[in-house]
Amino acid sequence: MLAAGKNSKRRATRLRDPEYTRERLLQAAFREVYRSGFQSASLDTILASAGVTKGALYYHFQSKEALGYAVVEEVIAPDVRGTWLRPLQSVKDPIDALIGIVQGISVRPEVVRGGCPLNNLAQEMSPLDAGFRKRLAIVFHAWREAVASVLREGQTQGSVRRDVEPTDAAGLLIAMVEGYGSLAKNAQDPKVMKAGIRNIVDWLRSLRPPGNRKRG
Amino acid sequence: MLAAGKNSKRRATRLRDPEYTRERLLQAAFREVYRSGFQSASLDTILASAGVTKGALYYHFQSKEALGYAVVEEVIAPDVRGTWLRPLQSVKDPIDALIGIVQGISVRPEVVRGGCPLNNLAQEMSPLDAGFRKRLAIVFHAWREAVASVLREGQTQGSVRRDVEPTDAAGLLIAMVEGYGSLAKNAQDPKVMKAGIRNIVDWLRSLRPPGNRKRG
DNA sequence: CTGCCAACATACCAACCAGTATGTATGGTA
DNA sequence: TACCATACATACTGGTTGGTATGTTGGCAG
Repeated sequence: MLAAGKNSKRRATRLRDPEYTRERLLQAAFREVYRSGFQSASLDTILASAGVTKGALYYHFQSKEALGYAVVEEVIAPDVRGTWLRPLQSVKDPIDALIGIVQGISVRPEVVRGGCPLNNLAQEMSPLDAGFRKRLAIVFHAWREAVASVLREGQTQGSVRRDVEPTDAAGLLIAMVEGYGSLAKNAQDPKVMKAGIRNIVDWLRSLRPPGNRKRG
Repeated sequence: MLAAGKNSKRRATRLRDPEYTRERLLQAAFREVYRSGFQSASLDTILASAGVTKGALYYHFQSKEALGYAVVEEVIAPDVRGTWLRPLQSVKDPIDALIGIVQGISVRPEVVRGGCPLNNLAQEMSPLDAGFRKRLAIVFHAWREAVASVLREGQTQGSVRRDVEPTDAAGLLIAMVEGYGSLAKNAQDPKVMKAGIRNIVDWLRSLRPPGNRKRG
């Protein structure tokens, strides 16, 4: 039936590899939810994007809701961990590290237009579904705690001002990142995000103790 | 047919007052869109909330999209003008005025849980519908310009630091407000918004020239 | 070779969606 | 009093939704 099955070697087993199918579903669901929101992302569109059928979906997930939860836990959360948590493990200068991450935020047009997947889902689903809300809150909390943690370390080693409240500052940083993300998404303009990144970086520099200021 | 029509005086004309019906539709649409997003707000729900029927809706608006556009222009935009633009007209101290507005942001649970109507719609519809995007961008632009304007005035009269770039600072303020709004909406917790307001106010105070600092 | 179960595919469903076609009451005008 | 446009109300439609019931296939145990 499948023409590709003729000359495929061991890769043919993928045609019946449940983990592979599950992963395809998760990625497709993420794409469509990212594009049009969870509620408006139809199962048929997700299935078409994944290249599987409804039977496969409901074999792996018991509902659309469950699929959405899995997207949060298995796609969005790992993405935040990779972008914010891992780079903050064992750094020498927290401010430098945070500046590096913020400057590494993508300003490609399609990313700016799509916004932050975490924030998108939180905005849409937090008031409507407690299951989404809790899972997203866990991600936000881990994010803030990771930032607050390096700021505390920076304070003990003298690279961060003592009068900074780490948790507050971490929350402010996240609010700035998400806020500028929203503005840039509405403007559909990478320039807005670039300007935002500059302002956030300036603010991050202001967290250094007086006299310890590096370049600028 | 209507029992209430018996003893109603001139108010009975409201039963056939097109402007009144239109306004009810706008308010109901705003409520439902605020509750569940534009795409997920069904016309039947809006109509039930407004207490009118589909015939009335399609007499006043040519489509659901047109109704949504009208909500932006006739409900959301005036709300932002009333909250941010009007209070900033002819103030003596811009920083004080901005602090006053920020501290006036509602922290009632239902408002925190619902988030900012402007940001909600922008997040949902900006990438999907240019008509929404443009109308919302106009509101954001007016908001930022109003803040930037008072900051410029403050600079000429000496109540705002000269090294502050008014447009940048205005954008940062809005990003903070919307960003904290998002975090508080996800947390479903007024405390998050209160903490955000304190941090924003602290940042606003830092815009004052050195030596001109009032209380704190 | 045979059964059997995991891993899907296909066909179908009631509910709901935005939108439309048509009916009707009302107040003003001639 | 007859007429008529305005301002709706009601009934209906084709298409889409998430979900289900049932059919089919591949690979491995025995």
